[in-house]
Amino acid sequence: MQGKKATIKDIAREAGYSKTAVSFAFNDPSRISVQAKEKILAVADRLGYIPDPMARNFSLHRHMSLGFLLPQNVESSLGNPYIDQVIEGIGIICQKQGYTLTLIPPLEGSAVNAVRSAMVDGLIAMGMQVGMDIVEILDTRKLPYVTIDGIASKEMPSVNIKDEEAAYEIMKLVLKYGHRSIALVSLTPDAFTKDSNADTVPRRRVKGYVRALKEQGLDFYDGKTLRQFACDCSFEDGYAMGKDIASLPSRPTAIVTMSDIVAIGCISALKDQGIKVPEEISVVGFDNDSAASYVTPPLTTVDQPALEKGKMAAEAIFSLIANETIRNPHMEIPFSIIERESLSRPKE
Amino acid sequence: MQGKKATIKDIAREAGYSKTAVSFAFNDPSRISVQAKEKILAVADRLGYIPDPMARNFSLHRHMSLGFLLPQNVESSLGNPYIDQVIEGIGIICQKQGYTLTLIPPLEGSAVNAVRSAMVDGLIAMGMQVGMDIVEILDTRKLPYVTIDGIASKEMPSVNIKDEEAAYEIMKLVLKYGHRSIALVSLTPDAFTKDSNADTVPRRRVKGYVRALKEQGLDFYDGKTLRQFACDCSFEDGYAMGKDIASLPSRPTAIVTMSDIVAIGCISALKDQGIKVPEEISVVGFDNDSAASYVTPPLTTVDQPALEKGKMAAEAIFSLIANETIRNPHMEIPFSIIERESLSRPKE
DNA sequence: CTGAAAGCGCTTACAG
DNA sequence: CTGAAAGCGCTTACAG
Repeated sequence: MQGKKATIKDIAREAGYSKTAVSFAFNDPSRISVQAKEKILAVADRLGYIPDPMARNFSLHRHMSLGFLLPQNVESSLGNPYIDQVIEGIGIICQKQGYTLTLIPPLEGSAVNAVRSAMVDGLIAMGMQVGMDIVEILDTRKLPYVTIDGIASKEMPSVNIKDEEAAYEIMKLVLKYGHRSIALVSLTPDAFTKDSNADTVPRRRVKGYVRALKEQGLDFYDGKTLRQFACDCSFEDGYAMGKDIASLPSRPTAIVTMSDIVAIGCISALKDQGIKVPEEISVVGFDNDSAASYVTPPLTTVDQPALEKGKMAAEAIFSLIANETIRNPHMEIPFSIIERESLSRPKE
Repeated sequence: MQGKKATIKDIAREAGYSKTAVSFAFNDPSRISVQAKEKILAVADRLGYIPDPMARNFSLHRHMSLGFLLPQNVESSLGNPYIDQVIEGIGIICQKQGYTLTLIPPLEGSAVNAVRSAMVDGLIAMGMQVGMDIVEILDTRKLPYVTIDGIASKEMPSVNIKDEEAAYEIMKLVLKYGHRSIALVSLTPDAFTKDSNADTVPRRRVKGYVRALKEQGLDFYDGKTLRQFACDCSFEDGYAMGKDIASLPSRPTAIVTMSDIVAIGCISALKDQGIKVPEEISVVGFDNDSAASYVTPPLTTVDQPALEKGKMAAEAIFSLIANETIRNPHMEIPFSIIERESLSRPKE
C-alpha cells in the first residue's frame, strides 16, 4: 500500500505476462486467453492497480475534458448567474459524453497562457472573435472551439441571440410605457477583449437601444433622455450603480440594465433609499435568471436561454471533435421579452 | 499551417540543435548559448510551436488541475447556489495557483469510474467519508483529498460547520416565536452515499432540530408538531414542496428548510396559493445565499460561509500537494443565525 | 555549452 | 494466443 503506485510493468512482471497482455486484459480481453485475463486481473486487484489516466490519454491523443475559458477572474465569472447557467449547459453535455469540464481562469490576467497549457480537447469561450491571440493559440494547437456571445465568422462557430434586436425590443417597451429619461447601465468588457472597437455584446445592445430611441425621434444626446453608465456584472456593482443613479440630478424614470443581477442590485439600492420600484422608478433587466421571477417586484426582462447556449456550444464542440461537419456553425437562439412588474408608467 | 502540429523534434531538426536544447530554450535558457536560444525560438515561432501540455505534464508528473466531484448530476449540482459558491471558492484558490478546476460529473451515475480516470492532482468532494469506494480509489491513486460537509476522521481532512448546532439554534428560534406545528423539509442524499445510515449533513441537522424540540418538552412523534419531508435542492423542488405543504390537513405554521433555494421555492408556491409569508406561515432557510437577502420577504436563515469552505478545502489540497503537513486537518468554520423577515409569530 | 539516451506509463501494429 | 518493440512528446540526469 505504501511506496510507488503500481504500473502496468509491475502487473506484467507479477503475473508472468507481457505489458501488452495486461493492457489487453483491461481494454480488449477477447485478444488474450481467459486464463491470462483472470490471472492478470487477479494480480492487478491484489496490487491495487489503476491505469494512469494521463498516460492513457496521452497515448490515445485525447483528454476527455472540455475547456471553458472564464471571461473574467473567477470571482466575477462564477458570481454571475448567467455564466453559471452557461456552464451548467456545457456541463450537461459533458456529463452525457463522459467528459469532465475544465474551468480555465485567465492565468494571472493572461488568457493566452491559460489556453496554451490547458489539457482539453476543445474550448468554449465567451466573446471570442477571429484575430484574438487566444484564437491563434487554438488554431496552432489544432483545438476545436466555439464562441458564445462572440463574433461569428467563417472560422468562428458561434452561439448567439439577436442582441441588437432584443435590446431594441425592450427599449421600445420602455418607451411605450412613456419613459423619456432613461439610465442605461452597460457592462464592462471581458478580460481578453483588447480591441476597444470590438463588436461586443454590450455594444450590439447599445445599438438596439439607440435605434428604438431614434425611431421615436428622440434626442439621446441631450444628456437627459439617455444617460449611459457601466458596471461589472454582479449584485454588488448593481447596488452601487443603483445608489449613484438614485442621487442623480433630475433622476431618470427608468433604468435599463444588461443583466438581471445588476437590475436586482439596483432595485435593492433603490429600496434602501426609500425609492419605490416601479412606482417611482422602473427597472428592466436582461437574461431572465431564475431570480428574476421571485424577486420583488418580479423583473421585466429579456429571456435568453443561457442553459441552451451552453448546451449548443458543447454539442458543436463534440461534433468538431468527432470530425463531423457542423451543420450550421452559426447558431442563433430565439429570445423573448418577459413582462412582469418592474416596469410601469412613470409617475405624474 | 496545415498537417500535423509541430513538436520539439521538428524544431530541433529545423534549428539544427538537439531536443534537449529546444527544451532548455523554453524552460531554462541559461543552460544554452544565447545564439542557440535565439535560433531555436525563431524557428519555434516560425513553425508555430506550442509545447504539448499533456506531454509536458506527463513528463513532470503533474496535472495542474484540481478536481471537484459533483455530488449529483450536473443539473442538480450546478443549479444549487450553495454548490456554485463552494465551486467559486475553490476556483479562487486555483486561479491564484495557476491551476484549472476540473468539474467531474459522476460518470453515468458512477462516481468511482469518474474518479479513476480524472486527470487531477487532488480532489475535493462533498459528503465523503472513509470507507467509500471513491476514497479507496483516491488512496490507491495516491491523490490528496479533502471533503466538505463530509465525515472527518484521521484519514479524512474536512471542512465543516457545526451542522447539528446550527440546526438546533434555528429551530430554537422558530420555537421561541411560538411555533408548535412545523414542517421540516430535509434534503435527499448525494449520488455516491450508499450507506443508508451514513452520518450525512441532513441527518446531523435533523438531530439538532429534534434536540431543540426535546428541550422544549415537545412530543415530535404526534404527527403534528413535526412532520418531515424531503426534496432535492432546487427552486422547482422547493416550489412543489411548498404546494404540497399548503394543502396539508391542519397546515403547519412554519416550514423549516435546509436550503434557501428550497425555502424560496416554498415561499413562491405559498404566494401563488394566496398564502401570506410570514403572516400565515413562516419559512426559514439555510445557507444565506445572496438571494436570501433580496427575496421578499427576506429570509431568516443560517449563514454558512460556502465560499470560505471552498477556499479552505482548496488551500488544504494545495498544502497536501506540496507535501506540507496540514496544520489542522479538521477545519470548522463558524456559522451564524440571520434574522430577517420570513419568520414571525404564528397567526391568532 | 551540447546532445545521446533513458524515462514517464500507457497503446498498438506487427511478427511469431 | 502472445510478446518485443516502437511510439505518444516531453524532461533531465549524465557524459563529453
